[in-house]
Amino acid sequence: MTKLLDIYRTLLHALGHRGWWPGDSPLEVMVGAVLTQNTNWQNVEKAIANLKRADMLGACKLANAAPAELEALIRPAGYYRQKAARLGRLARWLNGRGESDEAAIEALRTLSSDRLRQELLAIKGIGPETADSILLYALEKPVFVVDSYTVRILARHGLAEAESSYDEVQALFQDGLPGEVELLKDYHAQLVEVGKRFCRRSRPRCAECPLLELLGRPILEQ
DNA sequence: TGCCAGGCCGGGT
DNA sequence: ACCCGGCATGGC
Repeated sequence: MTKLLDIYRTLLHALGHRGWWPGDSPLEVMVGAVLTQNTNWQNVEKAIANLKRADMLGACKLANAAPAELEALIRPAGYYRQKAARLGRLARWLNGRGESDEAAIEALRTLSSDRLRQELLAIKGIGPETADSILLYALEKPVFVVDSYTVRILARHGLAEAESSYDEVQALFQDGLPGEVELLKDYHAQLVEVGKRFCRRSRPRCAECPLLELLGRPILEQ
């Protein structure tokens, strides 16, 4: 079968390393993973900047924050009421696992991917993509992160059904790639970049897509 | 101006 | 088991 690695090599050559995930700490990555749900990263950056300025980017602070205060800080990221509650639940899950946030993260890293994923998915407001983003980018676990761009890119090239489930697409990549964290991190980042630049829902600029030569002209109308 | 963004949940069939 | 509306801000 093709070519998951060929696709990656093509993207890497065309776009260079993406350097994902942006963020100064694993906790910031986790927070960003929630804030970016169906939301432009640019808006997320504003919210994270607000949290930093207010010195609220800590598990204990987030866990005990007054909802209205948290909501005001993350407002630019949209869905701010839901996301404030989600951050609170995530922070409470993290809290008490170590003497510091760093220690808590280290404690989590010793647990298995399966167990962590199960626990994350049990938190209301954390679904498969958010959980896997946390596993891969905050906890360095070798899982593949699927997002809407991933499915759209595959579907437009006939490599998956547009209706494929998250788990199906994830299995496709995890079965076809070596489980190297750095590869999995950059691969997802590459797909997001391609999605943003060349595979939008409408008016795709697919003529400039670096995958055109390898995969052929995309099937639009989906 | 409208469409879209690095989803997820809950209620209704 | 699906399908769908709701959630919200800011940029192009």
